[in-house]
Amino acid sequence: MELDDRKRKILLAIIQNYQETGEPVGSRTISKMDELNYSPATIRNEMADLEEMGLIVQPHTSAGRVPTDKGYRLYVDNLLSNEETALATTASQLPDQASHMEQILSKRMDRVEEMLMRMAQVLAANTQYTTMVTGPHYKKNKLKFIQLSTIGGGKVLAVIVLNGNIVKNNILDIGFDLDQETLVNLNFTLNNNLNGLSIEEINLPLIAKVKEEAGDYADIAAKVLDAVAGAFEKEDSMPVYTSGATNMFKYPELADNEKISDLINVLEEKKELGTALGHVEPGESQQDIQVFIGDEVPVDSMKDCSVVTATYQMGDGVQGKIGIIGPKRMNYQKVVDTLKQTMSQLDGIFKKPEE
Amino acid sequence: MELDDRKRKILLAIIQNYQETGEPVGSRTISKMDELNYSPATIRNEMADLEEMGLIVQPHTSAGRVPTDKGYRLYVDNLLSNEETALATTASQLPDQASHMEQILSKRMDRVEEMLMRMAQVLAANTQYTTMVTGPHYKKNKLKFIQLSTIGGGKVLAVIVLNGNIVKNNILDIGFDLDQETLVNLNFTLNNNLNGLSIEEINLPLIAKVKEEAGDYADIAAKVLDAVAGAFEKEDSMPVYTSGATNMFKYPELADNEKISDLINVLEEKKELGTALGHVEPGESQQDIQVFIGDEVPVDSMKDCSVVTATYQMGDGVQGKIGIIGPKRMNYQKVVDTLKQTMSQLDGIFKKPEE
DNA sequence: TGTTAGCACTCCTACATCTCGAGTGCTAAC
DNA sequence: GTTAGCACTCGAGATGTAGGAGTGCTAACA
Repeated sequence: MELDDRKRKILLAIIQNYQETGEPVGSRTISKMDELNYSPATIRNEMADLEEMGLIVQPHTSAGRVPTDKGYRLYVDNLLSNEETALATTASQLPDQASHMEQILSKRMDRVEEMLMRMAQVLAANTQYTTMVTGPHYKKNKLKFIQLSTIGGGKVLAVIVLNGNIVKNNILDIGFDLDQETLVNLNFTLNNNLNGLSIEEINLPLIAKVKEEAGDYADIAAKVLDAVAGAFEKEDSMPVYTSGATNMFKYPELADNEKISDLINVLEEKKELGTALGHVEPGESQQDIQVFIGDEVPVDSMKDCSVVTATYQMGDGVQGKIGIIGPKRMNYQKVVDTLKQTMSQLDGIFKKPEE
Repeated sequence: MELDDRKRKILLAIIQNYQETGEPVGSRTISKMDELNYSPATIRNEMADLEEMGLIVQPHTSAGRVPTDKGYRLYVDNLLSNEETALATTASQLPDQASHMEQILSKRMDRVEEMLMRMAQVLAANTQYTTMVTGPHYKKNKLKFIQLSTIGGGKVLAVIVLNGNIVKNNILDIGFDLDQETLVNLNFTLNNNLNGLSIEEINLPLIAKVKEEAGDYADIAAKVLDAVAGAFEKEDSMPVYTSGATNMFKYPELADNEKISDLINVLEEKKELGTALGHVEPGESQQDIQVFIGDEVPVDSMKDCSVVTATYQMGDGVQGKIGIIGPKRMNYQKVVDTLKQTMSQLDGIFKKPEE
């Protein structure tokens, strides 16, 4: 069977109406719309066809119709393919939100984490869905710089800076206070040997060499190297920020106690979220927006949800993901537009002053 | 009316039974217990008295009895006053949990935050309630040490260390790369003037002096001072870690959609939690355990809950709070014991190697 | 005087029954 | 191809009923 123009319009009408009400939509409702001025009977015939095609279903006999995953997929694919319309609506529909986001982002807080957290919050407030933002994540990061300082009490502060100006602190307990000269020497030795290297390049021979050069302070060098390894490792396990978890409660189809408990659990754990949704595909570029509908979502407890993700980039190859999690009947149009807008704003901010 | 021994026993029995079942407990249930081998009628008489005293209520006629806030308060006060019994039961009741916590804590992770997060998780898992841990918090903290390093790209890394080895990083964009000598001079000037001072002590005359000594680099010094102010401020707004939010769903009296949504919202926001529960009273010492029951909880959405908090101390006056949030019928005995245990373990860990 | 058995009473819960309305599919007419 | 009409289905909500748990009260008992 072919999906002619009228059927497509009816499908769209069903999707939009269901989006707003959350109730199955019947033939009468559609027949009352201006663009589809046919009798309910006619609509019913078309709806029977759409059901046969697997695009809509009725939850039970004598109920209205609800879009299936397949129906949403068709709608979303269509949505993503003609961008012009999308962007046109954006400008007129979301001006206040846009400016609000602009404000948040333009502050350019020194701490990226904080900015991402705020971004998650603003997105959640704007869309009324749940949001997830993974921290910036380096593929094959390199050591930029090490700085040791003594801070008294037999302790040394090791500041480790990775490319992209990711800074990690470590306090090492060495049992005695180093004098300035030794400190300078150690700093030199470490930086001279290690700067610019990735974790794989710091191998056993190199470690031996560093230790040898450190002389009496070989064990301190060893501790620093441990800290370096820890810094890389920590950077590998990217943080995940979430916001708007309670927005889930707004959608009755998700607000079932057991379901929502599982959902919030996943949000709280964050790990699974990060690995399942935060993974950036090799070929993926910015502005690439991915939509997962229902069963397509790679997280078990979200099989009743849809997730829209976008990849952001911060120059230097640092990148992360933003995800918006909502009911399957989410406003894909708005979510996609909002994400696109956010991406381009982020882009503007990161690109300009960063390089 | 006087609360004689038998009445006290009956109240205790009601509290314990209600704790386990969550259902109002009737006279027959109590009469079947070994220690209270009276007929249901007798128990009923006593229960009527207890109700008159405001210690228990029946949700509706012909229902069993449920403890009131006042009843719990009596029980809890009694619980906290005779500690010996409490500690005796601890040892026998919670051996596995104790050792698990011991493991977590004894690892002594370098990053305190991470340890606190883990602690929240373990406590939530052990108690089956929701937990909240505020990050360590300084009253009147002092600047210990500043370290500037150039990291290329016209940027400077300013590492600011506060007492208690709290480390804050700031990347300052100064537009050009400093040479080593200037860097050393700047570091000297800053540390020489500022170390050991609290935020209030860094006043305008001092700032002027620092800027003057910095000479051509006065604006860099100004940026560093801003960063220092930021570090103190950030330290003032303590972080809050939560865990086990979904444990709430286990208790039907809380699992109502609207209530639980509000609850989770507060947990997500964290700010209110921190200010309301995380505030440490001046005279408060470690091992001080506070119990808030129902309306006593200073957070609106938790009026159906009870919260037990404990203050931990990390030497040097750094301190924070641990809170356990559960239904009013929570197992106070277990929660208080677990907290006491955790406190003393934390104590052992922080005290020994820290000073 | 304290304890207990007995009994009438209350009220919640669960279950079955019923009605109503929304929506359908089908058929026949336009 | 479209529409009106009609019988049918099903869920949601209202109503009614039975059962059970628990109570308070009274009177009898030790």
